Amino acid sequence: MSRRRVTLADVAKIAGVSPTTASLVLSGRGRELRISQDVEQRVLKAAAESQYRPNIVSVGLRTGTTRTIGFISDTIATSRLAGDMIKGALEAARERGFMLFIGETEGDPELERLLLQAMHDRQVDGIIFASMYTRTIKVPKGLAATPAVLLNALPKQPSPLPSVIPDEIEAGRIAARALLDAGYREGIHLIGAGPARRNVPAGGSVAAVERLIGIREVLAEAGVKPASGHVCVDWQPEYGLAATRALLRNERPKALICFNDRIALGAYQALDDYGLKVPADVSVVSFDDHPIAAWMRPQLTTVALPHYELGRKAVDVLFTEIGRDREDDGEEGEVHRVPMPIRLRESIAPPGA
Amino acid sequence: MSRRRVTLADVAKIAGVSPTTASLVLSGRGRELRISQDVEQRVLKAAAESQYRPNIVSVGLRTGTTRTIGFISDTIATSRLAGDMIKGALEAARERGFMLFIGETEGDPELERLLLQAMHDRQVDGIIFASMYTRTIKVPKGLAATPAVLLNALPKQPSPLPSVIPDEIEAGRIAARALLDAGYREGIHLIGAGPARRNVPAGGSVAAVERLIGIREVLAEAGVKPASGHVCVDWQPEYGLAATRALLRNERPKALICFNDRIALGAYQALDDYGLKVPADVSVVSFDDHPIAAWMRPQLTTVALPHYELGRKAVDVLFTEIGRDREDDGEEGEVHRVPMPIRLRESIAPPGA
DNA sequence: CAGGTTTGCTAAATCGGATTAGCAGTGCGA
DNA sequence: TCGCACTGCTAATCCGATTTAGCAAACCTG
Repeated sequence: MSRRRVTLADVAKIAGVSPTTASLVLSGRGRELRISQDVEQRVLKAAAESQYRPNIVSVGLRTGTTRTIGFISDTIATSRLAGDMIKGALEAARERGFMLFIGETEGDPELERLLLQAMHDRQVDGIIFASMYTRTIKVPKGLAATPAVLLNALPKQPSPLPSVIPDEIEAGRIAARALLDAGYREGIHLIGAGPARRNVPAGGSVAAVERLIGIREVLAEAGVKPASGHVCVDWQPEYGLAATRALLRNERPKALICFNDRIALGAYQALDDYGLKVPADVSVVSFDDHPIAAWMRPQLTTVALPHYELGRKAVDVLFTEIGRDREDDGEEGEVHRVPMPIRLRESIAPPGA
Repeated sequence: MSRRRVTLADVAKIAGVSPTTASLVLSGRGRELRISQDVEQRVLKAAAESQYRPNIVSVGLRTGTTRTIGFISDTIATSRLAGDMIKGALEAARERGFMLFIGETEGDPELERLLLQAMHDRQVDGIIFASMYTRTIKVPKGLAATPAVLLNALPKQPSPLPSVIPDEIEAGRIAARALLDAGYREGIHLIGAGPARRNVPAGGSVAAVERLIGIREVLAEAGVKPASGHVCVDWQPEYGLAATRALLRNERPKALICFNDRIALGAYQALDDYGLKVPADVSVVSFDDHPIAAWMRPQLTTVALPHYELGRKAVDVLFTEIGRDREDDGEEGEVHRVPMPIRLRESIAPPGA
């Protein structure tokens, strides 16, 4: 049934030429090295008819390039979002004929080391080092041995590695603008972080800090102050529920900016408990575009994390790194920000609508 | 900065022996081939001190084994669940020193062919061919060229490939038993499929068919008939909502068996519309253990898809395939069923509680 | 003490390509 | 007719390991 793979030597034999010639023709260097049309055609024909495919392992040994990149992340299973990031990377890689190794560290530095080693042992051409939520990370030693890109992460210490992250500041601006555009000038409350810059949950989440900056900037420009802000220690529904309930005990908000969709889910529940309708009584805008955002009723308007695009972009940046001469010191440690698009759905309405 | 990798030749030189000897010692065949203790120690020391690591690409060329397996699926991004499957496979593979290539076909046969090719070009030791929801698939030609396993999928035509799937029939039994155990004997309605065996959505979903079989079996044993069944064309919240509303127009159900959690989400909304409380007025049990199941209020009792375990099991089975001699014709096309555990939460209460 | 065995190690081939150096054969000018 | 350039192809080496075949020295054994 199964037979040996066709090798270059087989093709050469069929075409009646040396393996050298066959290699030359198939690598497209035939013209340059003066192989005759006749021979070229014979080789091409032999290769096609025998369904020859070069053994990438062999090529890898000789040339040191395996057409493979490593994708290391802290967790892939935590959120569905991660999948889109991998998917974007996967497709961008495939378009260039590259495959992806994936690995998960669970945040364990030892595992991190092992995985990097395993990938280097397999001679990957480059590595994408990803975090599943945007944050600052300690760049592991040995990551710089091959071209590498930080995805959804920024280096804690200055580093020559480029990074690709969502443009969270602009996302904050967009969310705030959505409420301003709807006509809100007061009664805007923040659930998840704020109201002041320093009011962010611990843990180095970039999202909290940057979303808040963008929100505050746009509101300030319009002469608006957030009516209140509520830090959620963990951005889960139950914390959003608790924070919103606390708020509702004292106030009747006009609009909520929830720092992510899970918080918004909790906020919806709290508003429902108090008999308040979204968006008639309270408008809500959020971040992430988690799948539940489209399932919630009314559907949630949210500024989307562009996971798919992040994955693609990381591959693009990695390829420019691979293409770059070692030691050519172009722009180092460049940060690429990927725009976050707003998904306009049903949770914002003009005040008093 | 970066230096060449340490090779076996380097180690041999440091230890003052031939590469052959070094290879023998490091592959553990030193004893067998009568290498002296002294030389063995010298080689081991040299390897350790120089931090030698074998180049897997080279080994791959020589031995044809790359310590790598390919994981091909139709989609990875569709559901968070997929992540757990990959995670399980990843961990099981890592435990054996294997890495995973991943690829996505989007259900496109041409892409499927290309990916398979790309993996063979890279000399993978085996392939896991996965579907993101359990169904029957056409086994692609060329999959059998290396050891392979079907994950979450059954072959449409008889095939020698083993498969690993969740035990959906038993899951159906478990769900039905949960309601019987709570004391229900009537007013049990099915949302998503049923009531008769043939009432399943089109598309070859194994889940619908098998869950229904298990449910009907257990109910029948207890002398209970489902009060009604409602096929949902697509198992999304809006269909669950519509089906449950339709049901509520005519009846007051005691308990619902929803065929998955997204349908249950819709059912919750419909019950809420009619002012019915879960579980006081209506108990609900469901399948999948999608993340939203724990976020819904009250939290949903559901029979979990064991994605993580499925991934692990697939790797286990793949390794026995790899270990098997070609043509030893053991049990062929064996189907491995992974148990689905029930997550008891808040959506079931005794009748009239 | 010749002949056989055992011990302990190494030379060389191999995997499947890429690449460098170079070798015949032809044509052309002087 | 010799020398040189050019054309068109190939031999040989290399990448980094594994593996087979075998060699030299020491050790019996009768």
